[in-house]
This record gives sequence, structure tokens and C-alpha cells, in this order.
Amino acid sequence: MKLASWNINSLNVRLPHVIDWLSANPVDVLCLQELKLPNEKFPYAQLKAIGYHSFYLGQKTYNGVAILARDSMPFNEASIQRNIPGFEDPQQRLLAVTLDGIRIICAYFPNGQAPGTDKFAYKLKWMDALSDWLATELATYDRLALLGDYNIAPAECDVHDPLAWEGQNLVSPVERAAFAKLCSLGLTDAFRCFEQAEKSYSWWDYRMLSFRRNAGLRIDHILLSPPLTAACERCIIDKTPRGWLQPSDHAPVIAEIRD
DNA sequence: ATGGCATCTCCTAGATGA
Repeated sequence: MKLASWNINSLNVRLPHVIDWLSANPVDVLCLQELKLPNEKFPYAQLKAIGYHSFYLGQKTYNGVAILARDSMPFNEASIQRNIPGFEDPQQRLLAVTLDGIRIICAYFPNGQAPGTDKFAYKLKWMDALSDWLATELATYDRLALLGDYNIAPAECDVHDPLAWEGQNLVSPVERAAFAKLCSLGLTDAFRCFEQAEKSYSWWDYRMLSFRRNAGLRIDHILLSPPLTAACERCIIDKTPRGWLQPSDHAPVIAEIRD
């Protein structure tokens, strides 16, 4: 079973990339972030035509998440969860569904803007609520995967220029502590379970030729519960679509789980 | 060097992203 996550920065613009990528990488589950479209504009039929059914939670202009599942994957309609229970939020950032017995959670963490700002406080509050809810989810579901754009680079090796980024948004100690708290619930960063090339990143700024210079950050992650971690055989970042014409600034992350 | 680039809308300017 292959699970993937990709921030596509507008599904309107990137639908052709999603379709092309899926035809080359027929994963079982693909979590998308930053749809930037309302539910009524979600391209359900186009994705259904290539063999995927979709669960989605959109809004106009900003945010929005979706889970695409191969048609053959059984799912439970009643298991769908939209946003974090008990956390009032007009921003559509989280969607969960149980697919073939695996609890799949797709999350678009708040950006945070900069430490000390209101948006940063919201990021921490959002993550706090996520932690609390995840604790109960993990008590319910043995097999759980949290996939998404975390907007946090967990370690210095996940940053192209740690000195320049020191203390800034996406890498600050308080964000890393919040990330570590998620892991302490029993989740493991699948990417770091395996040997990886140095300077492996999942996001590159559109500006300053960042992708060409590999000036990136690793902020997109797949966190797995213990049984899934034990069964995980591979985790990679696919830089290919970042090199396509008019790309998303993020690359997809893929985890391969033994059946 | 607070720019650079991409996307969206109350669309040709400003907000947001990371």
C-alpha cells in the first residue's frame, strides 16, 4: 500500500499535474493540501475518471484539503471527520477518513507567518488541539497515518541554510517542540526511518531560483502509528513534479507500507 | 538587500504563502 501527500497550491491550476503524477505514481491514497477552491468546484468527476474517489473539504481562495483513494479501497462513510472536533475554525485544514482499516488524516498546518504574530499563536493553538484529538484517535485506531504540509522543518538537516533560518518561522524551537509533542504520542516520521540523501527537501521558494539551487526545507511529512511504522518499507520525496512547467512549490512525499 | 514569485479576489493592488 502506498500513501502520499502533496501540497498542490491551487487544485484549479494543478489538476493536470495531479492527474499526470497519479498516472506515473498510482498510489492508493493521495492527500492534497491548499486546494484553494470551494467544494462545489472540486473536480470529483475528473478524478473519478482516472480511478480515484475523493473526500474533500474546501473553501474559497485559501486552504482546503482532500483525500483521494483508489476506487478499490473500501471506506466507511461514517468515519469521515472534517476539521478538529471541538476546535472552532473557519479555515478548512483537516480531513480524516478510515480507508481499508487505516485511519488517514490529511492536514494543512497553519503557516504561522512569524514568531510573535497572531498567526503564529493560531498555529500553536491549532497544533495543541490537534495533539489532544490525536491522542484519542490513537486510542481508537491502531493503524493511523497523519499526512500533510506541517509547515515545520523538524531538524537542522531539514533546512538548506540553518544559520540564515535560525529562530524563524517554520524552524523555531517552539514549533519544533510542538512537532516533537505529536511524535511523543507514538507517531514516527516515516522519512527518517530510512537512509536518505543529504539535503532532502519537500518545498522550495518560487523565488531566487531556489529549486535549481536546492535551497529548500523539508516541511511535508508522513507520521505513522507503531504498527504502520513497523510495516513501512520505504519513504521518499518525489522531486520530479517540482521541475515541471508551472509547478507547485511543494513536492509529494510517498510512504510504502507492507500489506 | 524586506526584494525575489505565484495564486487568489471585493481582480490591474493587496493579502497570503513559507
